[in-house]
Amino acid sequence: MTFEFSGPEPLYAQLADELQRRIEAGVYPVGQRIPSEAEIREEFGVGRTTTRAAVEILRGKGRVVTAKGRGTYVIAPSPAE
Amino acid sequence: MTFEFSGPEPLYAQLADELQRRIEAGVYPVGQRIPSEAEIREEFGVGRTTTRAAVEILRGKGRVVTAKGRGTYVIAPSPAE
Amino acid sequence: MTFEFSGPEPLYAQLADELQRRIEAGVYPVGQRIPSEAEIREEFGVGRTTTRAAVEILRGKGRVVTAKGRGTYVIAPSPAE
Amino acid sequence: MTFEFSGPEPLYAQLADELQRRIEAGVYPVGQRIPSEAEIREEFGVGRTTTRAAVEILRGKGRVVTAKGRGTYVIAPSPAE
DNA sequence: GTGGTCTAGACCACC
DNA sequence: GTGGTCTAGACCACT
Repeated sequence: MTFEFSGPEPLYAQLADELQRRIEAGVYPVGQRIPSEAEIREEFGVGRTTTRAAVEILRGKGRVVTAKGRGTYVIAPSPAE
Repeated sequence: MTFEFSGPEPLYAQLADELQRRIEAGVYPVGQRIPSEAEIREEFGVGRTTTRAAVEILRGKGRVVTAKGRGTYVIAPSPAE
Repeated sequence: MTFEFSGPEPLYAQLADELQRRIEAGVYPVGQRIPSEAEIREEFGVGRTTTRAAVEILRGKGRVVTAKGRGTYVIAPSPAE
Repeated sequence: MTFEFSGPEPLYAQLADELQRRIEAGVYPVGQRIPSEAEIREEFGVGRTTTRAAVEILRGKGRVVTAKGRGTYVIAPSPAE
């Protein structure tokens, strides 16, 4: 993996950016699940709070929806507007 | 079928509500069997645990009784008094 | 799939033979899970009793071990003897 | 560690037995915290549900009390009398 | 970073 | 072929 944290931006924001980049790139395809919180934590070496804050940003942007007990899924940017 | 899961309420609770609605509406008549857990799973697209949790709620409310190997039956609100 | 039931041998015995063939052929590798009862039922179009009887034969032959809630796994023929 | 799961007893029951054995042996001393659920999962290689079911048994037996966000603690067999 | 809740799906006992 | 039990693992609330 080539991603590295850097600069003054908060970790959770950098992480959110990286996750969104992967969504745009199709690494996490629309309709599919993104890695679980535990997997994200392991891959990026971050804590749970950071992970959740990053995912929360994507949720706020409408890029993912989260289903308790099942996972967080990528959705289309703005289906009908 | 017009039912859809939505909102933050757990799936099993929404499913229990829907099943109860059908009992009140007579879709599942008193004295009759409600669909098997396998049929509920298929119709609503949920897992076994969710199905059982929903039926368990109706059991707790005294709206159904379940007989191992035979099925789950609708009973009257105040059975015998 | 090319498998077909035929002849006077009981279904569950034919099914056990086919499953064992697949184990020998490495279709179900040692240490891996064989298909679930539901998957076997669907693929071969048989009932649960037939499925369970077939798997029970493999268990008796020591070709698989079954772990409740997790699945049935292929084990080595006779590790130490 | 020498502990191994074996036999037909459910994993969670075997795990509860092992944990209780360690409490009796003083490995987990009275008044101290037992390993977190994550640590138990890692050591015994089981899932979250199995871990929680095992600890729940000890809770039911009154051998431990659990404090949300802090951990699970060993208490004396007859706490205060 | 802990325990809490919820979901999916495996095999089992019984009718 | 029904409901019963057990296991794994997801996200959540809180310390």
